[in-house]
Amino acid sequence: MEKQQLVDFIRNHVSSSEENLKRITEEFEEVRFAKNDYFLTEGKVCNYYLFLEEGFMRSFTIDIEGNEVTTYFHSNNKVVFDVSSFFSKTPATENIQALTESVGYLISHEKLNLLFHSMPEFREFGRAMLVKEFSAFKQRTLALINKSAEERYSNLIQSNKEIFQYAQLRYIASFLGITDTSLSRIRKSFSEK
Amino acid sequence: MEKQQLVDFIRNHVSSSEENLKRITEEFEEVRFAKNDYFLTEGKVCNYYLFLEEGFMRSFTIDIEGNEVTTYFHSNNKVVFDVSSFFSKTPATENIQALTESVGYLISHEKLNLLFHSMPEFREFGRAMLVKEFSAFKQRTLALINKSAEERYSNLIQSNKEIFQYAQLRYIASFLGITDTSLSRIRKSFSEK
DNA sequence: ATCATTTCTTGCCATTTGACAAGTGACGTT
DNA sequence: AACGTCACTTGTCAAATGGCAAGAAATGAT
Repeated sequence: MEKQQLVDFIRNHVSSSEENLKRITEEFEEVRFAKNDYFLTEGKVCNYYLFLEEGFMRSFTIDIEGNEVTTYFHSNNKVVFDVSSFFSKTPATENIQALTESVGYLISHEKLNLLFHSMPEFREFGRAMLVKEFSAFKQRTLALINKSAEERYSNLIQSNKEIFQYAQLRYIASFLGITDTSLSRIRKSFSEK
Repeated sequence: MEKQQLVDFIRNHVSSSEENLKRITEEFEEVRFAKNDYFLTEGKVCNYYLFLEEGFMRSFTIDIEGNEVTTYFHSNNKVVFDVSSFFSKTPATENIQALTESVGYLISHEKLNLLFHSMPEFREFGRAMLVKEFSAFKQRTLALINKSAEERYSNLIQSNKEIFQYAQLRYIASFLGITDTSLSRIRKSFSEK
C-alpha cells in the first residue's frame, strides 16, 4: 500500500482513528531527491515538513570561518525539517542535503495547520516531533561537554551504524565536534583494539 | 498592577485581546523560592510551567561520573521548565535550582492545556517558547563544536553578564564545557589584556 | 584505462585543556 | 577573633586535539 511507512509512523505518535490517519496522510505528496540534492538551503524559509521514507540526509551550516558543520543526520522513517525556520517562517540557517537517492512525503506548513485545526489530537504529533528533536539536541550538547571524542565516536557507531555507511567521514567528524584528522586517528586506534 | 511583567511577556509573543490576556494570566499563581531552593528535581515530573519574574536560576544534571553539569541559566522575565518532562510527562533528567531569592508565576500542565483549548491563538505562545529554547540549544551546540573555550567565555560575558553576577564560577565552567581550572585561567588571561 | 579531483590517512609539532595538588581568600558560625 | 568550609587560583605535568603538509586511496570524468 501507498505511504504505509508514513501511516505507521504517525499512528505510533498519535491516537487518531484510521479514517483520520487516512485524511492526514492523503495530504502528503511524494517527493524524490537525487544524491546530493538539497531539500533546504540556507536563507530560504523551510515551508515543508518532510517524512523521509527511503534514503539518508544531513543538515549542515557554514560557520564564520567558512567550514561546514554537520548538525544532524536524518535516516529513513523520520521527519526532516528546520524547526526554527518552519515554525517562525524565518530564513533557515542550515542546509539539508540528500546523501543518497531519497524518497519521502511532503506537507506544507499551511496544510499541516489545517490538519491541526480539524483534528486536535493530531496536534500532539507536531509537539511530539518537536520535543523529540529537542531532547536529542540536549543529549548531544551534554555529550559534547562531558564525553571525550573517542566516547562520542564509540556511541555513535553503536547507535547509528548506518551513518558510517552513507556519510563521508569529514561530515561525521564535524558532527562529532572534531577534525577529520582526529577522527581518522580515533578510528585507527579503534581498529587496533 | 499585579503580574505586569507576565502580561507584557505574553503580549509580546501572541496576539490576544487584552481580555484574553487577563484570562490567561489569572490562571498563574505566584510562587517564591529562597536561595538554593529547587523548582524541579531529577526524577520528578515537571508539571508546572514557571514564569520567572524576579531572580535567577540554573538547570543542571548529574553525569555518570557524578559531576554536576549546568545546562542552562534562567534570568528574569523568561519561562522556566523542563521541555521533555513537561510535555511527555516523564521523569525529569535535570534539576532546576534558584540561585537567588526568586519570585515567579506558575501554571499547571492541565490549566495550560485548558487555555490552549479555549484560546487557540494562545497555542502560538506554547510553540514559540519551545522553538525559542530549541534555537538557543542549537546555537550552543554549534558553539561547543566550532568555538574555543575562550571565545565561548567571551561571548557569554558579553551577552549574559548577569550570569557572572549570580552564578558561581564552577557552574559557569560546566555550562561552557570546561573545568573550573580552565575557566580560571581564561579569566586571568582576559584580565591581563 | 587514464587522469584529475576529492577524500582519507599519517607524521610532526603546537596549542588547548584536563588532572591533581597545594595554596589563598572569602564567608559564615560560634 | 578563631575555626572550618567552600570557592577560586595557580603550578606542574600529561593527555587530547588541532594545524599543516605530504602521501595514499577512492571516486568520478573522459
